[in-house]
Amino acid sequence: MSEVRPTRAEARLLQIERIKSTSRRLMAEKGAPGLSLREVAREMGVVSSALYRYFPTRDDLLTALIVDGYNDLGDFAERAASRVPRDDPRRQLQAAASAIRKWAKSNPHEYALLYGSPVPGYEAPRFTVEPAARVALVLGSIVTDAWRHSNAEGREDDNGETLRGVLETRTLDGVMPGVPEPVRALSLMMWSQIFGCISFELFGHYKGTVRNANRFFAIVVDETANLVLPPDRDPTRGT
Amino acid sequence: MSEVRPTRAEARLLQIERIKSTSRRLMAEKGAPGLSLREVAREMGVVSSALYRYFPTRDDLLTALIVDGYNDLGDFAERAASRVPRDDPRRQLQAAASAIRKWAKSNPHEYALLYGSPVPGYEAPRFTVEPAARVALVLGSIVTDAWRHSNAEGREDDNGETLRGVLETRTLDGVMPGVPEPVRALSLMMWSQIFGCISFELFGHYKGTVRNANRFFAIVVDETANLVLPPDRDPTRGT
DNA sequence: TTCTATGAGAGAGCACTGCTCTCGAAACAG
DNA sequence: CTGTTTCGAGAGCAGTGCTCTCTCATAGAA
Repeated sequence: MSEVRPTRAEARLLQIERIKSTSRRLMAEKGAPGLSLREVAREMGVVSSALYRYFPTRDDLLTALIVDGYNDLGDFAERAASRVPRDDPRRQLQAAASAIRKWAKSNPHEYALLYGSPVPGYEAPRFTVEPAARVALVLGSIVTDAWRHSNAEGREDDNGETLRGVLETRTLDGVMPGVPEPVRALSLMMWSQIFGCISFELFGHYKGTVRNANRFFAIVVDETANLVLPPDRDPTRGT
Repeated sequence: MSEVRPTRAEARLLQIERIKSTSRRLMAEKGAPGLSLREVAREMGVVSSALYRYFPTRDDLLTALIVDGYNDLGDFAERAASRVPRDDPRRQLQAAASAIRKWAKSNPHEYALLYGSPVPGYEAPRFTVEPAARVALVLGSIVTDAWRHSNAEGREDDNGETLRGVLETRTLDGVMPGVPEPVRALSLMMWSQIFGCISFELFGHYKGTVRNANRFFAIVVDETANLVLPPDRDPTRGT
């Protein structure tokens, strides 16, 4: 019996996890901005001041939830993409994008916390950017792989040289090596397109114009895939 | 002197306007979620309960601000587009999109109120959808005009018939008459692309990947314009 | 094993919030 | 002039984030 009793450090981590999970539960019911420390404490059968032993401020708790959210979403998208054969980047993109959307619809309040308006005066701490980048990395890797396995050249049209200084080339060299600069730009465009669509759907802006959001989203992803994937070697497809 | 004294009804409208403007001012400083009725009242030299004569609840005040915001943004985009000759839809789209972005960057908190996460459990009332639609209408009209003045046919490719039931055709018949269904879908895609980009920029998601947001945005708009505008009659441009 | 420093929860309290109610005075309509 | 409506003031309620102090169990050093 003395073996199962957790040490102090273990108990601390366990309590932190309990706080986060009941916070997530309450957030799912009432939304992130309405999350109340006192209610979390009440729900845990503990007094509110006790929570300050673990999170010095409400924002810190929210930050922890944000980091978890990014990681959860990143995992989910990663797994979805990995279930599709690597030689079909189009389907990989579809799978990743659908996974993102599915996650968003299953955790709307958490999604809003990640991709909705940031809290006023809330500056995302340094350590949130790495987990935040994971989803983007999934999309970027698919595009990068597709270009690596193709010997196509990038489009030689308008934005060939006009892209100088537009992107953070140093970062993108590490994330999307060997991908032509215009394709990188289009990939970032795809990234914001996917999240723009999901946000519009979730936040109600499509009401009255889009009837079948499932199929609309699939069309959008397919259309942006045309922009970022290397020209198909199958001659039945155009440009 | 008795002439300049406003009647009761006038005074009421004036007071409503004063409440909204000081709310906007405070919101610009501290953000929408942090907007406090009591602080508004304090700022106006009035006791907080007095405000409830004009707005029965905080959400009602926010709704009024939202409606004003949509109208303001709609006006702004409309005027920007109308300053460009109608025979240049590409530049019209650029102008409208740039105006939207400019407005967003000048009124970030108001933008977040319109396009960020909706307040928890806050359902946008009926009368907000019409002002909300105005911006979309500006973009839609440009595309519609472009197709009207061109005798091009819509692309005859994949999403020719697969679009049945995806969009709210009844609404779009009124808003984008005579435009092929795939182009309508692509226009909605452009719509969310533009706002997706702006939100990503404003909410900090581009940090580390996009260096020159101005030029990146211009490229994105140009790229989506390629999708929605009828094929150029200029034979130097391909399909 | 004993002693002590540490970590954890309880509880009171502060300043703030949205919102309700009542009351008196002013402005309006008849 | 009279009665009704409208407005602002003020007190008050329940809730919030957060701080501070007190108590107590316990983990680690002696």
